[in-house]
Amino acid sequence: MAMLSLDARARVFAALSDSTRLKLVELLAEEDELCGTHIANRAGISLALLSHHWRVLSDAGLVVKERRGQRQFCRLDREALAAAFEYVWPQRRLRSHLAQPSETQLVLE
Amino acid sequence: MAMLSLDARARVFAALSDSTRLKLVELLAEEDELCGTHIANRAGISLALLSHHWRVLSDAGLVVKERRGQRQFCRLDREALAAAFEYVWPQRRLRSHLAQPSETQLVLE
DNA sequence: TAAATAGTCAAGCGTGTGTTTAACTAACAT
DNA sequence: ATGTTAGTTAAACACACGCTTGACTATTTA
Repeated sequence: MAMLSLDARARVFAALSDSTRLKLVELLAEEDELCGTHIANRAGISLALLSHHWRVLSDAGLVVKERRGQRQFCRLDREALAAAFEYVWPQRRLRSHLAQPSETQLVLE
Repeated sequence: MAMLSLDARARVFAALSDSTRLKLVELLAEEDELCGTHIANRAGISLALLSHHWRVLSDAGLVVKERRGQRQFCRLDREALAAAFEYVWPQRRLRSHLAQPSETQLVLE
């Protein structure tokens, strides 16, 4: 798991703090990969606004973009999410010693 | 698990988006319960500033405060955190069907 | 009652952010 | 070359935010 500074963790949450961006992230969380125009249509926003928010998400390390032809495809970086969540969700660490060595298991509630 | 609107989820992440508040939350995540003066000392901020941030965290539903004598004790609401994380961390749902019925298990990576 | 501890509240300052509009670039098709 | 699709960028505006200061309230102690 990547180690993030306090500011970097705050930047991840800041990227999720706007309802428009949060919608984008939740779309990506469901769809695994989407191109820009497709995302903008589903979120109901202009391409200009998408581009702006894409940059914020990208600067936070939450998404990666890849150009293929004239389209750009975007996917969520779930590792970056997990790295930020780690610090504020300590159940994970508290109970992780119960897990088997081959894979990390979490027990929630 | 409580159901949160998109705006309510964004408000939770907005509460975590400032490095000062994130520090407060991370202190509470480790210590389980702390009084205001104690938190302010550990975070290195004034009581006035703590009070301001406390309100933001409280409005987001992330913390609960309880007055005991002249002190006010604060604890993190881990359910509220989990409710917001749920939507952007779909591995949880995707793989939860692998878990045994008695407890929910998460497999990460 | 007076004083100390524990916190709240409102005003003010500077800075940052979300959104729109309009002009610009990149890749492909005809 | 021309046009079309796909996205970027900069300017401008309104609003929100983090922080400080200073005055205020509430609870306990002397």
